[in-house]
Amino acid sequence: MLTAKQKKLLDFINSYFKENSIFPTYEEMKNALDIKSKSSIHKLISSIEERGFIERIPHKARAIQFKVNREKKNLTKIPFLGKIAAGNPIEAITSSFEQVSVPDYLVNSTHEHFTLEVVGDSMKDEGIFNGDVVVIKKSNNAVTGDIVVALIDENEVTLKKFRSFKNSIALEPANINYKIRIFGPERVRIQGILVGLIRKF
Amino acid sequence: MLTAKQKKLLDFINSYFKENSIFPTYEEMKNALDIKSKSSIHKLISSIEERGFIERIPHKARAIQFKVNREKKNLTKIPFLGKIAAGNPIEAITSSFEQVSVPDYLVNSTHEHFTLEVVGDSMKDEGIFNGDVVVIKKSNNAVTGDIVVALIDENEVTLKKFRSFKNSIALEPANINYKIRIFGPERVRIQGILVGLIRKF
DNA sequence: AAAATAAAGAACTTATGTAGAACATTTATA
DNA sequence: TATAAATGTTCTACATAAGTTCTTTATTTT
Repeated sequence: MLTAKQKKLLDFINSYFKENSIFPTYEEMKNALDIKSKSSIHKLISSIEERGFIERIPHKARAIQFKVNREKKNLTKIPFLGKIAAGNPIEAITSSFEQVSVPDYLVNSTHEHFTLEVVGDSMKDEGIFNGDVVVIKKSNNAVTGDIVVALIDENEVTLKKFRSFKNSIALEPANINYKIRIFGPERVRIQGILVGLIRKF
Repeated sequence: MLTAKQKKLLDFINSYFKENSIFPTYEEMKNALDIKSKSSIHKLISSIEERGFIERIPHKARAIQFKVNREKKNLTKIPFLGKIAAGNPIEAITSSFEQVSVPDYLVNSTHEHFTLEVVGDSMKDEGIFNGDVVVIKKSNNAVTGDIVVALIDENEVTLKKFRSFKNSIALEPANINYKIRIFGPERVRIQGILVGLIRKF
């Protein structure tokens, strides 16, 4: 995205700002990069601005600013639907007013998503721990290997690894202390597929 | 965004306000910055206002106000510093322009943060897997039990559980297949503490 | 070697900071 | 309420700092 020189200058601006809490003048940048002319800096700055990394107020001194919102938002708010615990039916997966921000690279604009807080350690060998927030993509079907939110007998919701057989569905925990459970297909309704996880330490 | 003088004045206003809970008069600012004329202060104040850092009520005494950015973002961008793998020194923890969005509830506005991609499974029993992105709060010290980014002998960076003894530091993996390593305090430099984790499935 | 690009240098324009005095407005108080 | 004191504003003037533009010179690329 940037040339070597541009990158070098941007790095300098960054470290200068970190140190001084103000932005450098062209003269200072010129000296820092060992360039002989302010006009060269001017050109570099212009191209960095053109590429959207900084903004300037023309003609003003030290009036550079890092650009924050480059096009994308990088953030999505999706509903938080509560806790998911083996044995507890979840409140119907519908609308909720509690929203959670998740980085947009965890979700997919073509699907609906929601989040749940994990209760219990039945998936710990997959690195899914009690208290983690999982990001779920809404879906009614899954393929073997997916980790899914499944509704069993219309009243129990659980997060498990999905395995599909001819006439049955297996929901596998990732913890030696829990048993694999096998159901007839009519007893299991897939609610969504795990696509992300957020943990706060 | 501000010039040196403007910054100096703004800093003074800030500290004055912290101490006195009211804003200074032009006369006080003039003396504080060792300037001879109120009109100079007036100009400085005007430019600071122009750049959006403060607001004034014209003609009123001490009627300065800090302008707040009221827009809540729920999201923070922090630098992504690359991969962290046992045995590989990380590129110096400095400026980087690769940024990652993380939900703001994972970070703390009073500290600097960065992210790393985890390589390897040495922390798998803590639910930290290969490929996970960890959010690290910059810090030079840790307490026993923290999961830290540690720099060993100035060249190897690793993510491990920190344990401090009288004359040594233990870095504990969370995986039976890896050994606890013990170092003299001078060999280990803490770079940050794990505060969050993001995983994409 | 020609063309394209980057850098340098000089000249120029605008911004910033300073000062002092006069003036206007607000606030305190006699 | 009238007046004084405090505070903020405007003006002029000047010096310096900073940013911009243009032309020339070097360097790199084709």
